[in-house]
Amino acid sequence: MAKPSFQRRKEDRPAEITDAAMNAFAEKGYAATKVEDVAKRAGVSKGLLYLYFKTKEDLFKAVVRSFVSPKIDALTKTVENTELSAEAFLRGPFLRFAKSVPNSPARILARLMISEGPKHPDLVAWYWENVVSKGLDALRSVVRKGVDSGDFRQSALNDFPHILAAPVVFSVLWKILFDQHDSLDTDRFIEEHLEVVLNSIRNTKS
Amino acid sequence: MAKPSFQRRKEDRPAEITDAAMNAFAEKGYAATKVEDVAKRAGVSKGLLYLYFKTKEDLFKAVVRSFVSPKIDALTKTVENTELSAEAFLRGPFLRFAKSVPNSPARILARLMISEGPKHPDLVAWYWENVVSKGLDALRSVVRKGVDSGDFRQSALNDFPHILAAPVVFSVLWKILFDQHDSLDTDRFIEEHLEVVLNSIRNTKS
DNA sequence: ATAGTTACTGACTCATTGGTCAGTAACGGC
DNA sequence: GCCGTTACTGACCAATGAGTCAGTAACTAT
Repeated sequence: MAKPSFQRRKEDRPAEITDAAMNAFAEKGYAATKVEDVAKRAGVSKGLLYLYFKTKEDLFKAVVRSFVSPKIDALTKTVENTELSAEAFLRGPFLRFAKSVPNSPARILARLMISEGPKHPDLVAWYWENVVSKGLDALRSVVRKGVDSGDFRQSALNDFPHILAAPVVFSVLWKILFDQHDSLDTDRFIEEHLEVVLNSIRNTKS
Repeated sequence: MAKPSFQRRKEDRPAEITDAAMNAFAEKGYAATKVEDVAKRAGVSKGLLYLYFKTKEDLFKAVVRSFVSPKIDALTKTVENTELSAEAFLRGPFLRFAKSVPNSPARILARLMISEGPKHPDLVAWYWENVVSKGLDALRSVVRKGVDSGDFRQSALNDFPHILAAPVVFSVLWKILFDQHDSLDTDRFIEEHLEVVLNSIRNTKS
């Protein structure tokens, strides 16, 4: 008669737990977060958590993967299917995405990767393969498209598409550390940086 | 007759300990570093360490301050005393400094600040006041000088001198996380980025 | 020498927390 | 309803590591 004190929900647990962990890590960082806190947030006992994740480290990796995976597909699809010119693509979808990063939970992830990454080389390797190198390839192909069409001239962007990502990374770090001291308008910052870059590589002849 | 098993060296201890701590933190990060390890590296007992630093957190703050403080003076002096034009300054002293950061222990410091910063607001505040805001001011004044002399046109750099720092920050993070997967020529990267920026803001008229 | 001062030691305490496991109760099938 | 299965609980264990302190030995002054 008494209402059940818990339900069995095998399917949903992992996601609930990784969500809870994401929030906990966001507030305290990895090391300072207690597994029991994560369990409490997820409305679950510590024991159950350990049924789904072998160790705390395992949980950490699951958090990163579960958060990032969905984004990857979306990203790569947009790049492949676009009909836009290189410049239009950079000003449109790319810029939108870039501006969203510093205000999204992605910045928590960045902090986690930086602080914990060096301790988990396999996680970094996975992240590299599935996120960073793909993103870089996408940027590279956009730049090449611009060059091929004659809109862009040959430039440093060919070797260093990273340049386009630099202000995003910078914004993320700024938000993490210095935002309360000197709030940076990251949207404008990223826009202006793109403007500077385009201004520099745009082909002026013909 | 037996040689002393230790010497009393009140003066040198703090520096020896912060140095040892810097190395230890570099290898393992803050949380994973044991105070006893730091003591061992410094050739000192744990007890002595606690005579000089009240807590582990205290030690951490001392490490950051002792490392950063010397650099600040050097930096600000160079900016104030320079006779160079804005562009020459950026291509010379600034570029040299920017390129040195990703390969220096400063990148360890960056990692520490990012992972531990949010837990130590007073340290971040100090860092902001003594390092970041000063550096930013310096950049701003260089840009203004260029505009005043007619070399640069009015541009985003006026509002966002941060743009000049973005590739440095990016390089530091890259070195920390992805260098083994895809080594980035940070020297060239930072150079090319500066080139792009200059190319975009240089005044072409007259 | 010797006594006094204090820089220094390292064994100890104790709070914290990752991980375990014996037991409990929700659910499905009959 | 009852029984078997298994998702789930939470008290417990063991390790770890920050911080303490009573004692020791290096230096100093006389």
